[in-house]
Amino acid sequence: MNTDFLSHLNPSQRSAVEHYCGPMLVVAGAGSGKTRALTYRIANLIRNHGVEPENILAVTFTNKAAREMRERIENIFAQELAQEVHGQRLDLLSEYEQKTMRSRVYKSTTKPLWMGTFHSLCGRILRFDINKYQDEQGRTWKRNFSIFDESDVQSLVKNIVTKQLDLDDKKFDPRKIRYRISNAKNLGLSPQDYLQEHKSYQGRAIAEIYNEYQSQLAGNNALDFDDLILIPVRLFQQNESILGYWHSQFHHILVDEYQDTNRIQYDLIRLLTTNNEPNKKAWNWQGRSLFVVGDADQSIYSFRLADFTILLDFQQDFGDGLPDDDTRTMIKLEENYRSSENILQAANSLIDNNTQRIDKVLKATRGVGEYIYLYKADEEQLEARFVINQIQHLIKDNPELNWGSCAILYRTNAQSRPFEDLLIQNNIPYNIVGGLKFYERKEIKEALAYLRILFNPDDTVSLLRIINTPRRGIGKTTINSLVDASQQLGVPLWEILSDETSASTMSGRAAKAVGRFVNLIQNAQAKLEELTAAEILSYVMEASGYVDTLKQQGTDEADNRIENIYELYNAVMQFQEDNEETSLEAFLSSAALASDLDNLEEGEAKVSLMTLHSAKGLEFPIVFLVGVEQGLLPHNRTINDPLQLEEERRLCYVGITRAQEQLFLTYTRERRLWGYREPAVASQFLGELPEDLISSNIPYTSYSRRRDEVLESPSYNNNNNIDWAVGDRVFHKEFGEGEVTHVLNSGTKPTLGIKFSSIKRTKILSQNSEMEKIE
DNA sequence: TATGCGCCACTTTTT
DNA sequence: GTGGCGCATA
Repeated sequence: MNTDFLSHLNPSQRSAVEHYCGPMLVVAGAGSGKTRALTYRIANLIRNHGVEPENILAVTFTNKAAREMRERIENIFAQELAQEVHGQRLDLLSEYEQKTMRSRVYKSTTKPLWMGTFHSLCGRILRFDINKYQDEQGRTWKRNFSIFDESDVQSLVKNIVTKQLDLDDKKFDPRKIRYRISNAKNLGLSPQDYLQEHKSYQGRAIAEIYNEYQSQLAGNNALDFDDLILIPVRLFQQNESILGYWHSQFHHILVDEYQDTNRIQYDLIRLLTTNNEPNKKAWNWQGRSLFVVGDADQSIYSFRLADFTILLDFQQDFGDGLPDDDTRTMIKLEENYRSSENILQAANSLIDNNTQRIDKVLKATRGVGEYIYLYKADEEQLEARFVINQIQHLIKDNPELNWGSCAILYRTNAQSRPFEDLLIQNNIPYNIVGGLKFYERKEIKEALAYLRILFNPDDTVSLLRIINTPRRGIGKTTINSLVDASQQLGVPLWEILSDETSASTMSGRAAKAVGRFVNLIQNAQAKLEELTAAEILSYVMEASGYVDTLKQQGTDEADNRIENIYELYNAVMQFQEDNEETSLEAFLSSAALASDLDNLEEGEAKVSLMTLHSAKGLEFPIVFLVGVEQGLLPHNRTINDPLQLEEERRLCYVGITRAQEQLFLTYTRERRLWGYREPAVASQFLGELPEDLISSNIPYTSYSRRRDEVLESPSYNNNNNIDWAVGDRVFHKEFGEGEVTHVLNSGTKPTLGIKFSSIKRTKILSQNSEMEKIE
């Protein structure tokens, strides 16, 4: 049995990876190699325990994480296959041979793995079994269901509140109601359950809205994100044999970011693991495991009901429940391989202020590193200017860095604007995550609406979106009478449209227009079997006149839309290639769950901009954590709630621990909010960082001294021509003689680690006039 | 039926 | 400061 690929793991990682059967909790601090533990463990199960890939269920937090893990596993096996087949390292083979190796591994090993987010995996399960589900009110769904995105769902709720139930949308804010419904689903509550728990006037109204909302989803044969998880759980609870099937499908279950699971996700995992057997002693772990990885200090999703006590309870729920020193069902990974010691110390000392946590200290394995730089800007434009300048200079002076080494992290999406503006002005390539997402653009939503009704004609929301787009003479009056008819008959709108007798109820002109539209859709539907998803898209975009109409407009905006349609086409092609899967169904499922993060390509030389939430799980050599102010981080809405404040602190902790080499923290004196200038105050979290790790002595500063000064080349410190080397002797005015132990050259001024005999320890100092080199 | 204007809420974080 | 929505108007 070959275990070479395990040789570069540390002992704790290795015991995590080699864990075979039974429950296991891996408490993995930031940067401690948890993704590596997960991927290697999967490889090890397949390779050394003969587990079939299709019997492994691995839950990741994002699609991107799933894709990366898949790639890593593919690599491990492709390497091996190359040795086996060619007796050579993979990278020494021709490009064609490398591709062949990878493709073979993909088919045999990584494709059959059940790996993805809770939502995508549950979506897959429902494509098999949703037709066997019926809710308490008898609502049912078919296997070609649509997945509604947040904006579809918002307008549904709004419509119910204002139009159907005629409630005051001031008192019943559709956004808040939608949030309540989502929360209810994440707790596993049906409309009836919700009513049981909320008997007030408001509670009854919300239960009614929720109930109507479910009916409309069912009427559209559609689900929202939360249903994707709720429905499998309900189905498993109500149908023993279906649960039994999936329980025996998944022998080994792995969950990443376990601290951010919520109640319903926990229920799902518990059901699949235990086959709904309540008696812990009766669980059969033979050939089976539950392996979860997480870090309570990085729990940052309580707003979507993530509950890190689920992680804290793992030992009682599934494990042996023994104290930390004796347990055989928990492993701690505390060695950090990511960040310099200064950064880790800052992170440790910040998170120590939280009361809700297991005590854990990240141990550094890398050098001390540089100071953490703290910068106060006059206002947000200058904050951005500072950051962009630092980036430019860092890249210029350090050949090992490129634009992709740098990330700008912030609390709210709205903070990205000034950074983007300057990046564009300076021709710096960048990638922004969040904001207006590709799949939320009007033309993309419309193109997808066409595809969705081909696959699921009951999807009336999509149907209405495009029934008269581009304009084809089906006006409001016509639509209204058709919708009325469908509601009276309790039949999907499409059935009314496509029913020949309904033509007689319309005016001749309207009937003709509707007839042409129905033909268009039916012709496309007839091609579903023979054409690939990409071909269908281009067929529909042409046959409907969608692209032609845009072309005729000739405006920049229209051109832009056409480009986006082509980009969508490319995305479909890419999807088909990556997944060796050309069905429309597969593409639609993936598009509905695609997130902006998925576009973030690793290895691209672009500056990354994103929120702290999006940055979870990522790492960058240089990190700028910006807007570290009271009101932003911690956010205004959390300041009065101690528990929420602790979550903000964890968020800050996540931000700090993304940095490998260098961390910059910035805040402003004054910030523009809704057009008003407001004074800003430094975040309370800054006061919780050890002062001796932080320097305001910024490497490149000359440009920002005066507000109106234009961006220009920096003035370099003339004192930087000393070549420092480890072992040099130093005389320092305060500490006396010492020896240089570390030299770090990423700024203009070297940062030195110096061991002073007077104080018997190493101090980290930026080179300054206080010190002299002794020749 | 299409356009244009004015009002409002918007900024917590996301699968 | 701005985008979406609803209403009024041609």
